[in-house]
Amino acid sequence: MQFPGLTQSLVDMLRKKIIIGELEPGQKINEIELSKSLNISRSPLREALRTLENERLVIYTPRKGNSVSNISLEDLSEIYQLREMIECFAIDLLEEKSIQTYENLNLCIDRMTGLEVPLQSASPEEKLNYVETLAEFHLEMVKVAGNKRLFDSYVTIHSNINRYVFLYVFTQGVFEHRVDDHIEILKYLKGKKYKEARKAVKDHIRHACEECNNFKGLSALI
Amino acid sequence: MQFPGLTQSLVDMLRKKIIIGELEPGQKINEIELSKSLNISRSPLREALRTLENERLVIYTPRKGNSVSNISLEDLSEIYQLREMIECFAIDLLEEKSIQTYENLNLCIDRMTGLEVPLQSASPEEKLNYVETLAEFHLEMVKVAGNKRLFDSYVTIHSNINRYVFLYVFTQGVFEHRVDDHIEILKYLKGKKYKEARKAVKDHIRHACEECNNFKGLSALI
DNA sequence: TTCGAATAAATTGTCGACAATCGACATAAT
DNA sequence: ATTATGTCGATTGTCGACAATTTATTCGAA
Repeated sequence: MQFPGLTQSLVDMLRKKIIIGELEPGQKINEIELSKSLNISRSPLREALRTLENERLVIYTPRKGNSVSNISLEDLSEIYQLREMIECFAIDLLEEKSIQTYENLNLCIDRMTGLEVPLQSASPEEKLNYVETLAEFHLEMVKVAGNKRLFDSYVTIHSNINRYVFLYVFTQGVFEHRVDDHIEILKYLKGKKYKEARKAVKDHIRHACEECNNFKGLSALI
Repeated sequence: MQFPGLTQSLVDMLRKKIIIGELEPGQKINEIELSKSLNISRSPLREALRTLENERLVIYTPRKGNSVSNISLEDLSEIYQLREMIECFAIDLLEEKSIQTYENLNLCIDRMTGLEVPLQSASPEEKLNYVETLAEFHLEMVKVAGNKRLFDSYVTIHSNINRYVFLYVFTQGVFEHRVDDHIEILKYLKGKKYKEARKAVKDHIRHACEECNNFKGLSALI
């Protein structure tokens, strides 16, 4: 293993493993064991864990070690609350700035439209790609809003959202696409109908949240 | 140095040094030099830097190293935007939950009331304590709101706010207390006049932001 | 048998050393 | 004079080892 940024690639790798559940919620992370299995030393691993800790994907207790964070309906609810707030505020900023360039959002919708729900037999990478493509539009919208700190906050909860959606989609089996929601939101943004855009975003997110809340299997999975 | 959590205490120590400007904006952080001056090795230092990086107090570039993040009026503006949003949303949550227990907020106001602007000759610790006590009320309000993710986001920008305020207070010389603002906000919260509370918070934050924006000396300090 | 203390094993915390990489300066070719 | 190349010193990246601490196990006494 000798390529630029071992620590950073470890962060990406472990984040993926946590989102797809290869590292399970609550699972203890043994530094020696994990570093040996990856043929690396503990130093870059420990640094990567500090980053994941700040993303709340890993819980660290001094002298006890690291473990994959648990997931709960309460946490999911708080995340969706925050998400709704951030995205609505992003639209406030778009309104202030009267931004016109929504090309990236168009691309996101294009990618989303051509997307098929992966088979149950699909690889974890394909499944993860599916979930990430679904979320891309929202991430991009907050980015275009231009407040870097706001974007930071969104990125922090983004991995967690994907983690829940991944779990939901691939245990429940289905997840309503609602591509039209995004098309509608973008239409409102382009037409400078920001109030309607905010409402559409709220409805969209609340729908997603409700769907996840119906996820009775969750408690059985923790 | 042998006490629980060297890395964590390093984070606290370095955060303070950055806020009070002992580590200056833009300054390069030499790992060897710094670790030697603290009589520790580079491992815990590097882990601490990862955490500070996620707080945006430190900028890290692979193979180039770490440096103290710069400060700018643009960044300050984004931070205050986000702060206003978070605190207003916190009040939304307080309204939903109809929370009654505002004892900690009372204590914050008590501490704030008894506070005197430290002399220019005061120690950095005293000065930092002053700035932190000013901000305590707001931090506590978001905490009481109960959404842990929201609180996370606020904590992340909290250090940065303190950094700017510290710089402002102790280069400009004065900073309007506005203790009454906080008393008013708390009064509205207790009286369940949430709409008025939100307005008071907005006014308070915008006032603080405007004051900082008048900070012509900032550009000379970077 | 069960509880608790002593001991052993496993795990995290810290360290110093070496390897890989970058930047600056000097030197050489155009 | 300017650009390209090579070398050296300094800094970051990674590693393996040891110290400190926690957790598991053993053994003995009630």
